Amino acid sequence: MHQDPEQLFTYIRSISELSEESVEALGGVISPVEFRKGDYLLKEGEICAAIFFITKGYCRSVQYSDGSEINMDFYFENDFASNIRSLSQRTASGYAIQACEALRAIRIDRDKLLEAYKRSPQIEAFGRKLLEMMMARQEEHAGLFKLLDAAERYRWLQQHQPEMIRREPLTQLASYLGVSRETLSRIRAKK
Amino acid sequence: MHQDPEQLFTYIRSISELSEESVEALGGVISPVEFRKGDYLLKEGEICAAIFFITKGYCRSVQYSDGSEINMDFYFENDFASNIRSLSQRTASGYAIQACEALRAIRIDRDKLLEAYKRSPQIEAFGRKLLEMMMARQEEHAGLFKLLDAAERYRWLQQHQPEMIRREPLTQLASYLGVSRETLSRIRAKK
DNA sequence: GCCATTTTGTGATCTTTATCACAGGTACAA
DNA sequence: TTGTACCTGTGATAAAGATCACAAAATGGC
Repeated sequence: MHQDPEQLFTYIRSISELSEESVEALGGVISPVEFRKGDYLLKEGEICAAIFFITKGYCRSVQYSDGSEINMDFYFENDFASNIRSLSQRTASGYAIQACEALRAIRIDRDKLLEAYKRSPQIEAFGRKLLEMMMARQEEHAGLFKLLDAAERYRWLQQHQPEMIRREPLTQLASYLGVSRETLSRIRAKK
Repeated sequence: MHQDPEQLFTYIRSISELSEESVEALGGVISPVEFRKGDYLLKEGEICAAIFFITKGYCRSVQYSDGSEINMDFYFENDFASNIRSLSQRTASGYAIQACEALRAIRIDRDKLLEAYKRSPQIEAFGRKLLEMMMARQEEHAGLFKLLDAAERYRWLQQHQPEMIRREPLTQLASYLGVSRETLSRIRAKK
């Protein structure tokens, strides 16, 4: 028996109520999945049909723009990765989600989740909570570029996402912070 | 009788199901409100307790950062304005929401909405849909600064939010686009 | 360990954008 | 109409960051 679903249930219990019946109902919605480094959880242009709860390893959302690739976000253990826009509006995704290392995750199927909402108010509440959390994360993020310069953004990351700095090579971080790798290297050099 | 609530119901019907009972239930959740130019729908540091559906006029979310103010977003007729992060986590808002002109809106009370969720699955579905829409809006937005330079962001705005360019003075737009007003003026000048 | 490959550091130069300064414009009130 | 306040345009200069080029360091197979 796979232990990863239990990690998801534990996590959900930490943010909302979850009875045994709801766990039962969620069982039909989720499935453990594995990816190798470089594999895609979601490809650019696909319609996103699931939310992934990362249990081991990490991945990135990445957008390809005239030749070069730009990292939009990173998702680590206990994060939820998805393209909510594509998921809810059933439109093609503008970016891909790709494993940066060997990755284990719990796949939460969109259609089955919508079904489960009808059967369990607790699952419904979790779904809303999930959206709120993803929204909050992005709302926090959104302001960074307008408010801070390159060095300040890096310092913000040090304080708020040290995990990212520890695990991600400089070149990838630079693309995430919206600066060239040379500039980030120089920011790091001084103090 | 105030006609603005009907504008909200019409809007909700355009994105999800809404029975007469649900309209009834929503009645207890919402209230029409008015603001004068410059009034605050939400002040910096307050805990956000409502979502505002704009029926007439427009407002902005604005963050104050060492002396100067920076426009985070603008909300026009049929937009929903709120700080979801503050609303759901009951934390102090990092920004204010302020009327740019005389404003009419429907105030959707957070606590009453949470109550209504329990009574009506349709309202619950609307709540989720609402979050999804706000999320999608922000997800689209978030990439702009990483992907585009100043001139490209302005052109993006021309295509996707012409309303904003028509109604908002250059100085305000510049702060929204994350450039100085001089730079935006020069972008406008050429072509 | 050793080589090939990838990643990071650093200087020189170029581009974009900010900042400063000031001049026209526009709106609105007395 | 005549201010007064605010908004916009434009030049000059400064600063931040990109780009190019290459060297040093780290990493991963074998």
